[in-house]
Amino acid sequence: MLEQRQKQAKRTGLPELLNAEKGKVVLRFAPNPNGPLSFGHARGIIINGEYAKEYDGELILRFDDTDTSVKPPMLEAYDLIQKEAEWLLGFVPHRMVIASDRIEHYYQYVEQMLNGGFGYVCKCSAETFREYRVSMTECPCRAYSNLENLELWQGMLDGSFQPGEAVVRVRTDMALKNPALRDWPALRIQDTETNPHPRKDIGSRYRVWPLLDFQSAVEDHLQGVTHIIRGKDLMDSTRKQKLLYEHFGWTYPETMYWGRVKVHEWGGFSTSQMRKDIESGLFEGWSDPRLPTIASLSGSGIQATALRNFWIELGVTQKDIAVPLATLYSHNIKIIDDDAPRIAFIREPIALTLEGVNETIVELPTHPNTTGLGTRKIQLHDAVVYIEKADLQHKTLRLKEFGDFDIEGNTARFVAKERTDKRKIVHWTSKNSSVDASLVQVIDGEICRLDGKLESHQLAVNTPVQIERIGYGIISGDNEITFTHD
RNA sequence: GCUCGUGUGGUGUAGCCAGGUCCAUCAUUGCGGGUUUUCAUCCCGUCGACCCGGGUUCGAAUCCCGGCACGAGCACCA
Repeated sequence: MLEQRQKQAKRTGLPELLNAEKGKVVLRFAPNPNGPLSFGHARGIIINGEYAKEYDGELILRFDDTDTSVKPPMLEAYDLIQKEAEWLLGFVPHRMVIASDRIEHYYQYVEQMLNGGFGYVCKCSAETFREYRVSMTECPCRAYSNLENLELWQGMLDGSFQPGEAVVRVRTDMALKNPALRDWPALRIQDTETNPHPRKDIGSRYRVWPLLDFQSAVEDHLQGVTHIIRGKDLMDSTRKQKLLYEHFGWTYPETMYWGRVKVHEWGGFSTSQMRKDIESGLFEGWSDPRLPTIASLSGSGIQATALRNFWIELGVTQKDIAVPLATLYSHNIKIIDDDAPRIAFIREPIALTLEGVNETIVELPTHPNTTGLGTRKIQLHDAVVYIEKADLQHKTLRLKEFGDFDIEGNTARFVAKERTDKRKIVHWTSKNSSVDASLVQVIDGEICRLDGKLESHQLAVNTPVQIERIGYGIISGDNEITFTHD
């Protein structure tokens, strides 16, 4: 593979992984199951998943559910996330790990750390230690012997300490330039009697829980993770974990980071905040179309492939960026347009009686360019059609794929089959071939259900469609269609 | 404050490590036009950028130094 250096040629796809051998790459995506996946999570799962695919490697879906009080896990999220992950990836993650199932493993490494003297039990309060950290002072607890540490550790396990009274720290160096790395905390005590873990098997079984940096570091090693790709907010995590790896004599995986992404139209959302807002009734649920969740996006017609293309295009740069939704929409249109059946939805329908029409059925193409999608047959036995009120301002109209008509009051007099002039072309449907339905759309932060007449169809729920002269949408119920985007 | 990171058109992105072939790629958006029995799709055209200042060099978006701006971490959250 003597690839010539090509300048000015757009590199396509994701950049190459460093030190990656095809077939031996192990990546992971590790969400906190304190809610279902949101837009930002999609980046993590898609980028890691794409690399796993590209390198014939493995992707681990890991639930980092080690906090029971600040961001407590949500029981339903475990299943939801697995389904959403599969939807986003287009394949099932190769392995699944739940941190709360692995506490005993983490304990083994704590003991190893204490025995090795590179960790210690610290009885200082968080505030006291903060002062030590700022002033680069060694904490007195650093002086405990390995034996004392092991005893204190037992004390943490058996309930001799209350939450906040003792933590296990990784011994680094209080003189480290980066304050974040100084003797960082590895495990703490949680009151799991008051705040049990939501998983039945776990519940109140453990009092001592690892913190992210310890849990993640040990688990990455146990799973043989070779590459970690995550947000740059976790850069200091990498540095902390590298110090631990050095203590254990392990080799740290290759790392890559991406910057912060904001979507102009959404502003700031956090899983915890959404959870509160849903519980307080501000939103209808996790799939509320106003929320930036995967459930919301898929429910309103965004395709997984569009999301994949979108995130792959953004790549893994460390820049903090703000993207407009238009970019995602444009990807979505590319995915769906060729196969999206055209369908009529009449807003503020006005019934017109046809005059001078003999046929009882009109056949129009399901898709103007994709003839393979066949035709739609509109029944006209009652000779009544619906058009939008707004179109009534014109007294001469062309009903699309039907004919030219002159409008007088509530009658539409047939003029000609072919075009006779440049009169406006409008979409329409008939009384016989339509149903009462709603168009669900978010307007100015409100969910609007606009009643109207929807052309009868046999399309399955979740079929993306193009709503003539309105935009793209998705069949979201028997008599409901949800607007996706223009 | 300390630590770390990032600065390419309106928005993203390629190029930067290995300096010239870069009057800078591609996409998206805007604008203009074309096709079209949808205000869709598609096609064509067009506007538009290397944070600033020095330095090295025949030559700098690319290397060096210094500014500035923005962001993140410094949680017994993930």
